[in-house]
Amino acid sequence: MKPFYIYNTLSRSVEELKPLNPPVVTLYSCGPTVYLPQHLGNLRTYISWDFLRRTLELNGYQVRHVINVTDVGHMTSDEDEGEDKIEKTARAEGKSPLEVASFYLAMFQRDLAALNQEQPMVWCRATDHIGDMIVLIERIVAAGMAYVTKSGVYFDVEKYRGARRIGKLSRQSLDEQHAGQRLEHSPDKKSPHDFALWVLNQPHHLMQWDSPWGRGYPGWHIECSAMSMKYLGETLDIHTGGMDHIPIHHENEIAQSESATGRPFARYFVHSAFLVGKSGSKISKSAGKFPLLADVTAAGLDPLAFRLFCFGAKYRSELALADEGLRAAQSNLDYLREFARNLPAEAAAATRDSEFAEEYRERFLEALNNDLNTPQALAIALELVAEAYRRNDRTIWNTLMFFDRVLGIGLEKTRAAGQAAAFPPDIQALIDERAEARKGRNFKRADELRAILEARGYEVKDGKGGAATYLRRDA
RNA sequence: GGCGGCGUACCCAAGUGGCUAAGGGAGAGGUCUGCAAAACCUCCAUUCUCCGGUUCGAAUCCGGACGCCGCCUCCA
Repeated sequence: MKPFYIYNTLSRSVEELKPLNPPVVTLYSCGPTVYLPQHLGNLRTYISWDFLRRTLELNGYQVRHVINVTDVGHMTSDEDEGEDKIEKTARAEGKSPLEVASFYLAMFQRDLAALNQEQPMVWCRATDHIGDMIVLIERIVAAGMAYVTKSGVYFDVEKYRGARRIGKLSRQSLDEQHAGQRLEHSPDKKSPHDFALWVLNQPHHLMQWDSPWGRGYPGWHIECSAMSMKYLGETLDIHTGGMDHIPIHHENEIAQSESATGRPFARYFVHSAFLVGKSGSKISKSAGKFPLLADVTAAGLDPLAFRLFCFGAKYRSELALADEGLRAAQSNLDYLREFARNLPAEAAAATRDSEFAEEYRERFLEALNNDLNTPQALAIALELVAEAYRRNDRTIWNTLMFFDRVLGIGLEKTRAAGQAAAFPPDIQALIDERAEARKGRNFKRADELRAILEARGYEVKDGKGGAATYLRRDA
């Protein structure tokens, strides 16, 4: 097995991955809050984790991937008070919080499917794991790292600071954080840094559960600790999330998890950079208007063009969303598909590729194993195809299939669709008429028919001696 | 106030001490073609925001300036 290197926020350096129990790798991805559609920035993050997972699988690892969904607990204002964002949407749309969450979760999952994301082993929702969270909070309380007040159960950051280190990830000392400077915090908290494990006495909150401390609901961070440990064990290999989770969410997850178990929580923390707008500013839900996958398809682009667009930049670099960039990705997609469609049967059936392809295969894997350098990997894939055209030797299909295990653009499907070219009768009639016209050198009519076919979503390509191919665009 | 990141051609984007600064898109020219498309070939940054420094050698390291952005409240 070749070494796989990944940037670990814990050490701030690229490290070789050494899973706890190889060949299994446990991977937990911090999921989104489902009260609005997930924008392209959110989707980029999950596609990055899909690249990570597929690369690990390409290396022979068995990945146990869990993605959670936050369907309770986010405040609009203070960390402990105020209205839950899901509840806010629920009130606005006249639905129950669970209906809102289910609706946007389904939309999120549809988007990921359209982007050819592999299904995680487990999708877990916070509201299905309240019991697990309560058990974990009890362990933290028993460890003496939390205290109970009338407004909730809080994690005692000061006490934890004495025992271990906080600021492992953000490299910020507590004094530097100025927590509570911009917002009021609960007077019950011993320190503004303390965060809620369980919130009590918020009668207006719609989602409430019974607990040993009274009726209430869980704090935000506890769900990830509880669910990741439940499905992946007390120490997981890789924990992923957006950059924005480094200073608060993941810091707190580590603190509460390690307080409960006394063991390291995650061996590798991997964080992704943002998709940004044209001014370089972050695309975020709270900013009001934000681009969706539906906008990409409405612009006539394939969802997989967005996937390739993301593949074209490193997960740790900000990526600027630009129309020209998306169109470039669509061109790459068309280029690869075109090759797959027109692949001669004998080239597809070959069990061994031509020798020159071998070097590309190695370079591709090497690029990915170097902290997921997807843009380099993409360049290598495109170069291989160009090289095949140049040599007029297309026996590279096995290598392309190898690439597609991470690229995830479904080239096999494209090729199969190219083989089975059965057209609807009306389309076939137009094709036949066009063949006749060309045969009779009636090019004016032939061009008209080409325009009609193209308008119906077919691609028309003429070859020598009256040959022509017709393809559905979306195949 | 603190912490962090970024600035590579018209656009997106690799490269982080040493072969000619990846790759794609756009653009220009060409081959092929009834035309168009696709594909292929050629061209397209003596230079990496700017100014100093270290070094035999820097886009890459150090210092400074300018510009853009993120986080410290929920956010991928």
